[in-house]
Amino acid sequence: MGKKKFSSSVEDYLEAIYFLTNEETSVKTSNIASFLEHKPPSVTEMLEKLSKEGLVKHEKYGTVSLTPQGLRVAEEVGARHKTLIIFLELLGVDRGTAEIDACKIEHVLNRRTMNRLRRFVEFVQKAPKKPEWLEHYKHFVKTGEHLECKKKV
Amino acid sequence: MGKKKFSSSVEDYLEAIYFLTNEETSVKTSNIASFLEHKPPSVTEMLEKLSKEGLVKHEKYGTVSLTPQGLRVAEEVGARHKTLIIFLELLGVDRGTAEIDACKIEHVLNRRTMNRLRRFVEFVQKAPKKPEWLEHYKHFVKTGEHLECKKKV
DNA sequence: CCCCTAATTTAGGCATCCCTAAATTTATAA
DNA sequence: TTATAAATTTAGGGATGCCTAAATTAGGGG
Repeated sequence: MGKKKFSSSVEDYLEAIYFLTNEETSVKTSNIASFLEHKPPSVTEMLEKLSKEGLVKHEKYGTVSLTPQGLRVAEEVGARHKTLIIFLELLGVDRGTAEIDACKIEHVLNRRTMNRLRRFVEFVQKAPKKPEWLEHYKHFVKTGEHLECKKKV
Repeated sequence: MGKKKFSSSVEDYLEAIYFLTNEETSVKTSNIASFLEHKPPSVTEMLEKLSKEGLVKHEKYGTVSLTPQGLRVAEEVGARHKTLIIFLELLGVDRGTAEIDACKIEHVLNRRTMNRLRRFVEFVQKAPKKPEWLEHYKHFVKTGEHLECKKKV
């Protein structure tokens, strides 16, 4: 019942295969290797492990695909990733840095924490009008000043 | 000039020693082991490594202390930790979960990202009056509703 | 002072996950 | 069709960081 816990590395591989499936006509060892910036033998090794765990289908010298299980995990990780990216960008982190950091923390954050972040993103996105305080925050980041101080300094 | 990059594990040990220094009269292998929930031999091993790197002073069968270098690192990690705790709690993550997650991500977040989080915390803490939107956010977390919708639904 | 216990260290192992070099298989092109 | 190039896998290793079991050391009680 409880979801199985996978290593960061396993989640990275599944996420990569998921991504590549929607990009390339076929997913092969070499694609994954260059996407993850690993060497092909490392990929082969991991694919064997993922196969044994039933997360991936892979026949020797052939192509790679996700099993329904693997797909489920990949989609979940991908969703966490997306949420984190948006969240960090809301806070003013640039796209590149957000990408890097999202990749690192998407594997380790507690589900409850992820839920709060998701909520925060929704809170901003679903606001009836663009929230003022976000502008104030960005101003504060730049200047260290609070805008709503309309009195003296 | 550029700060050396330490592993999560190294940072954890330094942080633990720093914490224990301010709690216990003397810091020993066993303290660190129970604090980090590791076994003593693992601690001994790591202490030797930290000694070689000049981050810790440790004589066999004796007590442990941070070198100035080690102290610098520990304080920096501790500061990140504190920021993260406050940040996560602002978002409505409970203390316990915040602790767990802070420990995981304090080692990996980019400095630029940490700066934004720090700014965010300051933005809330230094606000002239307690920000309304934070209340709205908490309400939104509970109910999924935006409070400022004073019109129809 | 000596023994005994508790703390610490040493010795040896294991899991994860990455690598290089070499062997093998597949695919291409003449 | 066959030689050659490219991709993949196999074989063997290394770093990190944790573990258990056994040896060693330190410190307290008799």
